[in-house]
Amino acid sequence: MGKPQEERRKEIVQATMDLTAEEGIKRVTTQAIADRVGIAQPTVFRHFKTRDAIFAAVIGWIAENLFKAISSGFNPNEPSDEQLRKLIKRQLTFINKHRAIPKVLFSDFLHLESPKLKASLQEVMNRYIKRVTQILQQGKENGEFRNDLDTEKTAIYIAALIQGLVLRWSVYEFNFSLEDEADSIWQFLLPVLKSINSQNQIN
Amino acid sequence: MGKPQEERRKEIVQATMDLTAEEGIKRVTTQAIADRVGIAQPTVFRHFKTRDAIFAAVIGWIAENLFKAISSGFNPNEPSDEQLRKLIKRQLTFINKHRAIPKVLFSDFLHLESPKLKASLQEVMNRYIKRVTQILQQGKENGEFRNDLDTEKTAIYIAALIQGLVLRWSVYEFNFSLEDEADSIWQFLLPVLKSINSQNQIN
DNA sequence: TAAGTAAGTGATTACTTACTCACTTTCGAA
DNA sequence: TTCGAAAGTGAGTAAGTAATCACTTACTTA
Repeated sequence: MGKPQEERRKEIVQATMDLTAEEGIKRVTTQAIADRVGIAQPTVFRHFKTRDAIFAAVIGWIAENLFKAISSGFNPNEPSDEQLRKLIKRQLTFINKHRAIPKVLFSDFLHLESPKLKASLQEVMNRYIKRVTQILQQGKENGEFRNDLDTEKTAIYIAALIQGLVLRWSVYEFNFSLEDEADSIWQFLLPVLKSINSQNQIN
Repeated sequence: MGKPQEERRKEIVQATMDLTAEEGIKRVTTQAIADRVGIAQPTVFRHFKTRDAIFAAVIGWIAENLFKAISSGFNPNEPSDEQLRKLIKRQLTFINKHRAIPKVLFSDFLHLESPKLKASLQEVMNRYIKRVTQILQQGKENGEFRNDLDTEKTAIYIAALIQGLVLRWSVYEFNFSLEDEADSIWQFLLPVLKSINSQNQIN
């Protein structure tokens, strides 16, 4: 007999991610997955009911490991700005290692194909925003950040900035290191978080 | 006989955009397009050699009209910050009206399927960045913006922020008005562009 | 008004691909 | 050692879909 359920499932998920990174979702057929794992195509369906279920597992994997990555080495006693800087750095480092992420994120597949997947993506985003908002809030209370900071809006824009950069990374064939952008992003964000003069509005 | 070439092509492009907005790219079959236009499926191929060619035309339409939108009412004598503010506002207003844009932008279709389309997307992005960089440069020389502003990086991040927000808009089923975000984005960006104290770096 | 041409079509093809099924192999526990 | 169940498979099905083709219709113009 072959390998036990759990092991095979992981292999299939991993193979799917690898193929997605290389080829883009559309070309990841169940046949291709089977070939990569080294099993027959129908065997894939012993472990996942449908093709969509495989991608649901992929998204699950990404979500789980993304949060693991951005939470690793979290120290609540550190200054908020350091917490946030590290979070961004870790997130970019993680995504930089997994090109499947933008391919999955930017796929028409997710963008209507299956409402369940969409819902779970929304959940991941919500959770991320909440996390960043917390840090911002804490920093605001600390006095580290501007006291007129709109924490949630800011969190949303930080997330958007990163996601947009990931899109760019993908569109430009991964021709720059995401990880290396962390510092410049941080420089970009500093005035948003810390500037003292509450701003020459509109004018 | 039917309608003349040009008119039909426009109808097909329009129908494709409408369907894409409603259904996502994958479900936009040549049959669906034909039905929407009110012609037979093979007739579509009288006007476009392949299905990809239709989407190429869609991207062309988007690019053309996006630049028309962001350039409309451009006045070189206006202050740079006003120019940039209006550009962002107009861009968001335009995208807000065309839900097909995120569906096309965030499609695995583009993300490997056809290198030509990818190249043309890169070109649109380059052109956009160049435009924003110019405005930032001008504002920097004017003394309106920080004199230590990295204009190109900033332009890239502004573009990323907007694209990321468009992704969010799409993932959340268009449940907020993009256009209404323009002002808060501008508030978010102001400290980046104008802050005087050249920043409490890293610390 | 006749001819040439562009637009339009029904029928079909060629192909891809998720998924099923009946059957076999292998493992682990009793 | 036996036996039940889980993992595995070859062969096939069903459904969808881009693209082709031979043919028709109708508009334009000489």
